[in-house]
Formats: sequence, structure tokens, C-alpha cells
Amino acid sequence: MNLENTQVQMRKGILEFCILGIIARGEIYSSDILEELTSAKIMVVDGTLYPLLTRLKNAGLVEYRWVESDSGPPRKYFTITETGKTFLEQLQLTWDELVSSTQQIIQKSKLTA
Amino acid sequence: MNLENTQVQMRKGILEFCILGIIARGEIYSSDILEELTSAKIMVVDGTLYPLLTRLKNAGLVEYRWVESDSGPPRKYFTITETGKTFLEQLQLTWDELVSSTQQIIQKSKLTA
DNA sequence: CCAAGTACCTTGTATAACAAAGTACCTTTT
DNA sequence: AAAAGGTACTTTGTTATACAAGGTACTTGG
Repeated sequence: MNLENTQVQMRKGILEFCILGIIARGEIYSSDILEELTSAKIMVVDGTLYPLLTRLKNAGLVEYRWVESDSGPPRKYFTITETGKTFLEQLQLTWDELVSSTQQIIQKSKLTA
Repeated sequence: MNLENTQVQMRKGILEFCILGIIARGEIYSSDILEELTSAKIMVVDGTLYPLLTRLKNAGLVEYRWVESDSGPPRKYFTITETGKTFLEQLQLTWDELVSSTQQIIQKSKLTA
């Protein structure tokens, strides 16, 4: 049990939430999703992202269409479905509760300056 | 991929953080830890808690001593170590960053009333 | 035609939580 | 003191996810 591993574990499980959230903002393809996640300091490799997107698609939470690219192979552009929106809302509730729970448990003695 | 499973996945990885946080507040034993978690709406079964406590102990983050009980078998009372305190502080930082990241990604359009 | 770059996909491994069953100890009841 | 019940702790098998690493396929440029 080292810190890095625990940090990885912490991140697990919110990826689905974050990625669904990103797609909910508008049509987007994998590389740009990766960029969004990276800029939010949530590191993911493509070998993680692609299977996750496939899962979301198979669950009917997102859809995609092929779009030709000016510089390279075609891309899968994803959009969220109505089912996906409902799902995301519930994930948001779960997440908020979880954040609230940890705040309840972890009593912060320091005030933010 | 159903909601319940995703919710379970979300909770994974923060258990260690929460449990270490609970122990950091003072000496406590398993059943009372379970109660604390339950009251914070973080459901865990004992089959999950005990191995986790063993992991924390083997990592030197917590210690325990046996304490006789008035009504039943002896209990393992846990306390946090100095190493554990340092570890917890870093987990807190990671968690805060994660919460901040999700807020950055998930744009809440609704104002809290 | 071949090299390089981009996009997507697959396989094997590690970790953690859960369900369910089990062991051991202590108290109460008979 | 033997049986029954409750509490505390433990173990085993299953499932799910992320990662590392490697692979396939398409496009462009030399």
C-alpha cells in the first residue's frame, strides 16, 4: 500500500462520471476528451478510455458517428443520449453525497486562507 | 453497466481515506467504525473493513491493541501512527484536487437554492 | 511505395470491494 | 457444565476497473 496506488484507486470510479460529463457538454472525440481530462489533472491513458467509451455506448448512455478528419483516420464523435443525461444526473447526486460524506468524516481543522 | 454498480465503483478508493480519517480522530474499533461509515451513508460490510484494516496496519499507517470487552470477545482498538497522519494529509490533498477537478469538468447550471 | 503520425482496439495483470461462509471467544440460559 | 446465541474477527471466490503494453488500420508526405 503506497500513496500512488491509493491515489489511483481514488480516481477509479469517477472516470465514468467525468467522461460522461464531458460528452454531455457537446459532441467530442477521444483525443479531445483525453485533453480535457489531462487539463483537469485526471490522467488517463487511451487504453483505459476506449473500452470505457465502448461500455458507455453499449449501455446506451452515449452515441457516436464517424467523422472524416483533415489529417488522419476518421474519428468517432460522441454525444450523450437522453438515457445518458438521466444517468449523469443521478451520478451527480451520488457524487455530491459522497463529497458531503467525506467532509462529514474528515474534520478539517485548518481554515482556507 | 447499471447505476448501482457505478455508484459502488465511485465509492471504491475513498474507503481507505475515510477509515483512516475516522481512526485519526481517536482510538476506535471495527464495529464503531462501521457505525460511523453507515451514519455518513457510506455502506460497507465487515468483510470489506477487516482486510482493509489489516492492510493499513501492515503498511504501518495504524496500530492496534487488544482490549477486553464487557460483553463479548476482545476487540482490536486502532490508533493512527505518525506515518499514517502524513499519509492522510496527502490523501486529503489528493481528494481535494479530485473534487476540484470534477467541479471543473461538470459544469453545474443550477444554482443551489 | 514506404515511413510517420493519428485513431482506435485488445490482452494480460493488479487491486479492491463484495457476498458468503467460517472460526473463535464470551455471556447467558438451562 | 453443556448448549445456545451474540459479538468480533477472518478467509475464499467472484466481479469490475484501470493500467501497461502491444497491435491494427487509415491517412498523409516524401
